[in-house]
Amino acid sequence: MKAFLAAIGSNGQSCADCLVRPFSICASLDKTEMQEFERLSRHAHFAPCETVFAEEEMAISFYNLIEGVMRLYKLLPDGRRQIVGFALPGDFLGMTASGRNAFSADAINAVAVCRFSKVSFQRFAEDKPHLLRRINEFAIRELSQAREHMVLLGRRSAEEKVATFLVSWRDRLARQNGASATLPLPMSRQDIADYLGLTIETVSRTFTKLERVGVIEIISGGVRLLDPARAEALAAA
Amino acid sequence: MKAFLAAIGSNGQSCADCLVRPFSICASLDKTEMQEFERLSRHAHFAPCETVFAEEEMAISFYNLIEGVMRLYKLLPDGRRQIVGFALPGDFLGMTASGRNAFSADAINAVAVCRFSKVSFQRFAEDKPHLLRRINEFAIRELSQAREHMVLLGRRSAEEKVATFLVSWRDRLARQNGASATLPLPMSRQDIADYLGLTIETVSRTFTKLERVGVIEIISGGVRLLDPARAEALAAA
DNA sequence: CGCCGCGTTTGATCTGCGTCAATCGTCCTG
DNA sequence: CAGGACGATTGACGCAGATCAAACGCGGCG
Repeated sequence: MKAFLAAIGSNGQSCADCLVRPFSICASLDKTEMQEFERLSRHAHFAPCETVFAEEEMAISFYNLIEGVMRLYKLLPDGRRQIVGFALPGDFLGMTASGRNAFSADAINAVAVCRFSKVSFQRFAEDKPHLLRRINEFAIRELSQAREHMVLLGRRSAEEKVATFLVSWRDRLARQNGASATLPLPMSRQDIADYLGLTIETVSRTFTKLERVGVIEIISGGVRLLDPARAEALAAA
Repeated sequence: MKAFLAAIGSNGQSCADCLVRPFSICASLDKTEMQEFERLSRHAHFAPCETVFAEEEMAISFYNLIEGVMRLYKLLPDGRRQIVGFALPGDFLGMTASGRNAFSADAINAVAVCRFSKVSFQRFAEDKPHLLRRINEFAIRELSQAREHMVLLGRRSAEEKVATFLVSWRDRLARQNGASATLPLPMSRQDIADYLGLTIETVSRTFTKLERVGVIEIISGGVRLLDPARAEALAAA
């Protein structure tokens, strides 16, 4: 299962053999642009639970996630946490309106990123409308996900939340690895709870319930989707 | 109060005397671009509760809201509604990742918009990186609002939700009209409930409670913020 | 191998908010 | 001015999910 997730992404030294390129903003660059772009980037690695950047700190870099999974979250002053998304290989991080990060990001498992200084990135992107448009597309896609998630947080029951999470997580993984009934869940139950606006106990109980009715099987490090149709039905209604 | 809200925006015929221009994407255009741009746009008006566009229908236009307030929402198949935002004059609508609208939008009060066909808009924007960047900024600002709202929906109590809503609604209006303790609330209690992930009864009770403790006074068509500091405290914690 | 630590599961109980229902207030209209 | 329509408020009650607490299971390590 670990090997399965690790297979997404690339440890290749150069952009030329980067496995996530077709999913990343880099797909909009031609060969010579790519070579120039490559010189602006530095690879960085993060161990599980290490923080890549924190909310409110000055955002001086952009990141392309190339390997691993990250949690993106905001904290309330009293410690309540809302995870606003999980980042997968190909995702582009670091866009802000204010110059400061709008959320914190840390590694869930071993993570590798391409990091770019914002100033050099912006100089590079300045006269490349195709790159700007691609970045814009990414922002709009994230917006649409964010709004979908608002519906989930505001209007769905615990069971619907969990089912929706499993189905859309499967779909996201499928886009990179192809479909599979076996879903790795590298994040903890607490992470899932904070993503869905629930408590860890409710998430755990709901998993158990879904298992009891034969929709999923809980396995080490993830779940197996035994009855995807049922899961989708629970997610939709 | 109605006159107050109506004062935002402009019925001017031409972009030259458009009051919302500094708040809109148009602020990035110079005079000659503005003139060319003007020829692409058509004004349109909508009565209260009229639908401007609906989720899932093909999105063939962009809109600049120039007057009035709109509710932006998504529906679940069974009719549950989540309002994902309220649009104010200056807001730019119609960006989609898929070609179909990600949400529905209708007028809350009398609304005026500038409408652009996407094809002509895109042709116009093609070689104008400053406009693309401005649009990108708008998308990123909305993303940041969306994430803030996720925290509210997932992790805040009813009282915190209502207080946060009042404070941030005040701040948004203040950006255009200057600060005021008197808050027009053109949307219904049901709209507020669907925005905050609550029921209409809970919203009503919470308003009453906030009035009883002297934080607000409920007036026709809105509220008066008697104790902004208390309200902010309730919103933050 | 046995002990420990930590994430997860399960159980018992509580409560904030939803649900259902009645009443109120304001505006509109005949 | 009476009657009705509609949105907002208030009250009584129930429940989904939170809280509190205990037990489980598995991997790491002495």
